[in-house]
Amino acid sequence: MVLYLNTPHIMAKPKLDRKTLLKNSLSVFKSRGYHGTSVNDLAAANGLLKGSIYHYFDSKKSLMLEVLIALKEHYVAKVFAKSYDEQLPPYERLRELAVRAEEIFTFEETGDFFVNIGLETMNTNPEFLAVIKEFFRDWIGSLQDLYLHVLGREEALMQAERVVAELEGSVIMMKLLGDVGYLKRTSTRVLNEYKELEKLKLKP
Amino acid sequence: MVLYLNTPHIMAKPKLDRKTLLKNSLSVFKSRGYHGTSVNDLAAANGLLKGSIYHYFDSKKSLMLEVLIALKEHYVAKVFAKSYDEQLPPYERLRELAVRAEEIFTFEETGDFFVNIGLETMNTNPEFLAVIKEFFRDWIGSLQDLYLHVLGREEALMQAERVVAELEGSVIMMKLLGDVGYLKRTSTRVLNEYKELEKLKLKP
DNA sequence: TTTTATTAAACAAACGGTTGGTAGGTAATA
DNA sequence: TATTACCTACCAACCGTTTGTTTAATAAAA
Repeated sequence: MVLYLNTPHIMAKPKLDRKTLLKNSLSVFKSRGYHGTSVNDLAAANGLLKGSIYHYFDSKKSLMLEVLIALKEHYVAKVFAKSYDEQLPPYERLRELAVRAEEIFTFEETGDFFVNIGLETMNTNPEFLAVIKEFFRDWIGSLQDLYLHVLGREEALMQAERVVAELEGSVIMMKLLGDVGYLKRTSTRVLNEYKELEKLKLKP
Repeated sequence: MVLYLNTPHIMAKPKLDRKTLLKNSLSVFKSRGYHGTSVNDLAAANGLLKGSIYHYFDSKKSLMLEVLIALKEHYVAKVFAKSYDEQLPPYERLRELAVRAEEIFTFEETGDFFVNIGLETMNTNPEFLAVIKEFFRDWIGSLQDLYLHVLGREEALMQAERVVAELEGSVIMMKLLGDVGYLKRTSTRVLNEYKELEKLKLKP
């Protein structure tokens, strides 16, 4: 026999939709990392008790995997897609991408999530790395597409890789040193360099 | 009766000196992160049992702190010091710094340790952040000193910050994507840019 | 009635940390 | 030289807690 004393909210509440479940879990993983987050933390962030998490997910591991996949897909659809928007000239697409990147990194604090989790778990949970790699490959790919307007294939790839590395480096320094200037400077520099490449292309 | 207060010369010979103790612990923290490492792991890496660790350190936390401090001091003394070596011309100092950085990042895999641990623990263990910040401030400071030969004070600082951010970004991308090209390209670019700045300084 | 959502409770394993005790050494003294 | 006092290094065993996970019960919704 089980007694439910002092438990007024035992009734089955309307189902929590997966999206908010993942969103709440993401914010915990963001601030505590993977190993630093307990299933208890995840449940609490969703107003549940530990056991209830297993109604929705097989394991902590699979929950994290789903968070990573959802987040990556969100970026592909909502951010990286801008690169292929034929309505805008290439430079404007890059500018919009840069604006979104700044928002993401400074407010959502989510841009370094992939780096963070990747570094923390690459030796202990290599299954996360595949999604993380896809995220960066997609990001680099979308940038390469923009640089193809002003550079050859190989150079465009290298430039795209360089920009992603610089942005990530800036964000990390920004977070660790508490200096907000890094990212702004990097993104304006990237934009200026693109303008220069456009000029060079017109008058070689 | 004889008192043995500060008389380290009569100590029984330790099987493990603190240096190797810290070194072995570092390699565990490097591959498993902070939260992912247990005191058991640390003991095992030193051929000890868990309890024995507490003969040397107060806690897992203080062990990590000592690892961070020792590593930072090693860099200050053995790497960053190159910046101030008046025997060499500035460009050569930067080149030596770059060579060392490449070794550190690719072989010792230790250059991203500060980033790694910083990101993982900044919300849960803010006491580590102070040492990590010092590491980067020292690194940036040593680079700024080199850039002061070709740039003004403010610009030299910004350039130094940028180079560190770029290197860290490159290393992280290198690790996550398994591409070894990133770092090499970044360091040669940094060196070339320095050469350009030197030319600009001579003929303005 | 069946299904779904949630819970409390229990689980073994692992966690960080503590303790008592032993082995083996040094150094002063007898 | 032998004895004694004292020290370090280390381990085994244990502490209380927390981990991720499972299960049986329960209540609301369909």
